[in-house]
Amino acid sequence: MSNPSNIAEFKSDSAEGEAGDVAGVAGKRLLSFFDRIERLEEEKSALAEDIKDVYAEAKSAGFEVKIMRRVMKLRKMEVEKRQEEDELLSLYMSAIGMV
Amino acid sequence: MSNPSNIAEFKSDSAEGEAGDVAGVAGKRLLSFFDRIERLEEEKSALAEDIKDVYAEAKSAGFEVKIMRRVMKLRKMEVEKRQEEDELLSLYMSAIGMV
Amino acid sequence: MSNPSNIAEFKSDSAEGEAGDVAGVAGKRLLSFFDRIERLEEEKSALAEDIKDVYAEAKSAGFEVKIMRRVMKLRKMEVEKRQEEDELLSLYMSAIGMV
Amino acid sequence: MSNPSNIAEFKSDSAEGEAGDVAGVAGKRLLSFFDRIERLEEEKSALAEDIKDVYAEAKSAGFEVKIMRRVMKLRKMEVEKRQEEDELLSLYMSAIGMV
DNA sequence: ACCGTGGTTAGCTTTC
DNA sequence: GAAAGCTAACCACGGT
Repeated sequence: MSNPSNIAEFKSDSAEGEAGDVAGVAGKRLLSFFDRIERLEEEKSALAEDIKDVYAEAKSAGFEVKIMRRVMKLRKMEVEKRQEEDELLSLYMSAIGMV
Repeated sequence: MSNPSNIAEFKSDSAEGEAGDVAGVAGKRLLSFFDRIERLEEEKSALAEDIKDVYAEAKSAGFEVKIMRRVMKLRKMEVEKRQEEDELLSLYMSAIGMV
Repeated sequence: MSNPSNIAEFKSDSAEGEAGDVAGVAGKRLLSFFDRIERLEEEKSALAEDIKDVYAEAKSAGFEVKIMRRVMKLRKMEVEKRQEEDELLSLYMSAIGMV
Repeated sequence: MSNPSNIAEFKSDSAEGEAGDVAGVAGKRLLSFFDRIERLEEEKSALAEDIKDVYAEAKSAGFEVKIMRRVMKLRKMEVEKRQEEDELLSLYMSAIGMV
């Protein structure tokens, strides 16, 4: 079985290849989803690699990766906290009719 | 820089802004790393969102997300297995001197 | 026990030793868990040692540990891939009502 | 290729199956190592499972797994610390001739 | 003796 | 709210 994912076999056992074949059409649709997802995940992995590279570069510049990760975590928490606060503020504003 | 940690520079708040200011320069460098990482992580998160969206779209097209995730996982495992096989082969080759 | 944490019991140092003492009973139960875990982890560490020993023995018999580890990894990946395939098949079967 | 690990093929391209065949003997030895390691790793995994089960049991008894893990870590550190101290003591003893 | 790599474990997110 | 899958931190091993 040369197809890397053996998926196609499960979709239809008859009438493959016809235009308008329900299973075939669904299969194409499904494959398209798979390809889109795979593509996106590859990009995501590539970004993860890039991030690792930046940390590596920082490390070779003499910084401590472990601590840098902590800092990034804090930064993120602060951003989220800020967002929370903004949402809370909006809530108050609308509560008192300040649109 | 022989000191394993560049933390010390952050304790110095004097003499900032001068050209050649060691702490300031290191700090700028570090900030630049942080910004790059933050940017990359934002893109990564965006991609994760995109992936979720595709699954949602597939779901509303009548496909089962649970199965789709399994398929994607299997696809990934197949790719990794192949890579591992290639690496092992390379390792053998170099081990027996076939460069 | 509705309190999400059983920590509170340990702050109580009064009335210990009585039959039916809530804190004491929970404490005994907890200690029993700890002991069981500790025992299991010791056995696990012993096995890790054994594995190291086998690699060492293989090395002194002239085999390359690095390659051997790769082989073991590949073996493991193959087993996992097969399991994943089986699970995916089961999922398909139940999805199309073939129980 | 039906052999799950494709290893055998790399060991000898000739004269397989003879008693005293160097490559074949080495191969058998190697396979024996692999089997021993695999066996040990299975046992190790089984123990890891057991540990997980105990934590699950503790959880359903109302204890917090996260905290329990911390406690186990501390316990382990104490054991190791104690061992360190004992070794240091032995060192002192032998240093002052108290065998 | 240190560094880099790989494996293990814990925490987090997301799903059901 | 529990369970699972994913991600990131930690740790230990092997190589240099």
